[in-house]
Amino acid sequence: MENETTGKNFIEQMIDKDLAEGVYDTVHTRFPPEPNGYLHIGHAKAILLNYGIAKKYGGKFNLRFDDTNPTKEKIEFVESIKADVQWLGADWEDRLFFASDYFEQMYEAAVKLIKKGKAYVCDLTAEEIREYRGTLTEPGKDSPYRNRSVEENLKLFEEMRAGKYADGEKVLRAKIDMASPNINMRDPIIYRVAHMTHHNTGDKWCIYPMYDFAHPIEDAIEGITHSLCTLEFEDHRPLYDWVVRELEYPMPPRQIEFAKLYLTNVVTGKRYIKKLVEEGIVDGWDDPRLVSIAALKRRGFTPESIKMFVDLCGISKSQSSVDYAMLEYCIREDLKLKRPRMMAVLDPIKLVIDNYPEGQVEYLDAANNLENEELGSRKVPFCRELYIEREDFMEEPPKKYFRLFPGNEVRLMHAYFVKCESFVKDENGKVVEVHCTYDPETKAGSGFTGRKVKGTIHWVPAPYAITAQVRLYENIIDEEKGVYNEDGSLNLNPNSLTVIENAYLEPGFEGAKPYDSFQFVRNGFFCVDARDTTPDRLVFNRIVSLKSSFKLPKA
RNA sequence: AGGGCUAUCGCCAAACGGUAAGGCAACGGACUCUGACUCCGUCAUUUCAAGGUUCGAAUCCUUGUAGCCCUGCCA
Repeated sequence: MENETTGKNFIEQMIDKDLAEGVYDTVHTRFPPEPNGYLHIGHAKAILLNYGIAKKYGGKFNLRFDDTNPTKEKIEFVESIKADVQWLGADWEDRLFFASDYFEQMYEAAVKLIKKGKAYVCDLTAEEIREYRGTLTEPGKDSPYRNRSVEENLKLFEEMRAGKYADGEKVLRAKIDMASPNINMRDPIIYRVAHMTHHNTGDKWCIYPMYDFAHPIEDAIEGITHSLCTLEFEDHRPLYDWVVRELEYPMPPRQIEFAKLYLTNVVTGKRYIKKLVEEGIVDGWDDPRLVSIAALKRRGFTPESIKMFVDLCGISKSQSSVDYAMLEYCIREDLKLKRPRMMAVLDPIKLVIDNYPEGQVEYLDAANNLENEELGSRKVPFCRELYIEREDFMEEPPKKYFRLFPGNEVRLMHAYFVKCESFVKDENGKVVEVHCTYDPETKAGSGFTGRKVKGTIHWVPAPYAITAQVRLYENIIDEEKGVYNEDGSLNLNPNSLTVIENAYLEPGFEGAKPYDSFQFVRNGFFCVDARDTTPDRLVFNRIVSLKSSFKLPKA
């Protein structure tokens, strides 16, 4: 008998159990970002997890902005987050909500707690509250204001709302247990005074609910069944449960925690990304060296590849760091069949075909993708003078080098076999020109089987090639040393960005649009950059390299 | 009087008392109009450690060890 739970992650197993036991009869999830920054790859996991589960169980998925702290939030971030969630394909349909739209209900909920004797207004200062809270190993002690009467609390709380008190003067606290081993249960603050304009509610409120109080209410109001969040909120679950219980919601939501997604050798964490942006080390939140959603998009990652990546990573409760190679695998896997394979030469060296008539041009058929015929083909001009990649020629080849060297024959992709006859060096000993002869019999598609060559190299026709700027990105963090130095400072890789001003591309790129992705032969996947493209200049960002098992010996 | 959580291959991750899936990476080999792709093959006698229970343990018990989180009027 097959185990029905096999293949399901632990969250799905918990949901199955809830459904089977009739705890819930539907599944409703949400993604609740605070609009205080840009989303990154870690958020993609949460978005896709929540959306995926809702979809899998025929339930609903909400997008909700958890905007309960006006001091940190901006409308600018609301728009970017919406764009990113949409781009990832998580459809919230008509369920876009703001926690701030529930402020009235939250206020009523607080009043309800006060009336039940479960909340009180506290006059202690922030420092005093900290002292009274105790420490990790010592219990806290009761606030002197803990036993105010319901009437007094009601009056005070109303005055807080009316703006009678300055920021920090009074707070509303839940009355739970100052001796609890769980610090979150030591009479947590649930409302604070903040005279500040909120991006959504303006100046209507000067008191704002705290996350621990607001979040369960938001979930309950929206009918969320499974409130998925990250591991650091595990300690908050007793409080979450306390709130929904004391507020007597008929079908309280269940909080389930899962591990955050960490990636090796990249900067994750809003705090650090923010630092890089503010110090001008990167050129914005969408700098392709970052792993923000906007950056991954600009760099050319597809939503499908992100989805594949998140699926491959899996869901668990153990803190883990996924190998960056897994992300690269996903984009390669996604793009390899659906994007054209164009030829581009990043570091050119001239190749002259001595026996090819001067001035002659023929337009050769080149498949856009050899494995995907649906992508069709294009015509590439072929002539006497070409550019090839410098690394595709060696004067003295090491063993197992299959490309061009004196006397060796290779195939020019989509074209003919050429044999290297000689080469020219400049005064510094640098090879500047390679001379070959071609064999007309070996034209691509002619069915020639007379002999075989071990290597195939790419090229562009020198007179017709168009030039472009190509940017090669490396992880911004050094692979050897890790993300941070011992003193906590960021460990930046100075070679994280290489710009090639004059790369040569085969003709046909003129129509390329922002975010169009191509596979550049042997160089990996590239994408047209949206920010830097002007009519007379194309800028390509490398998404990821192709795997190559032949490495030139190091000098 | 600290509490909570987690430990399975280099990296993720299944396994839910019945004899260690899968993916990434790596390494062989075949194929090739990209040294890519594809295809074949190799890669945990053992699950943090030590005891115990059991016919049988990654799974249960005991005792340790390591890592992460918690003392915001942040989320």
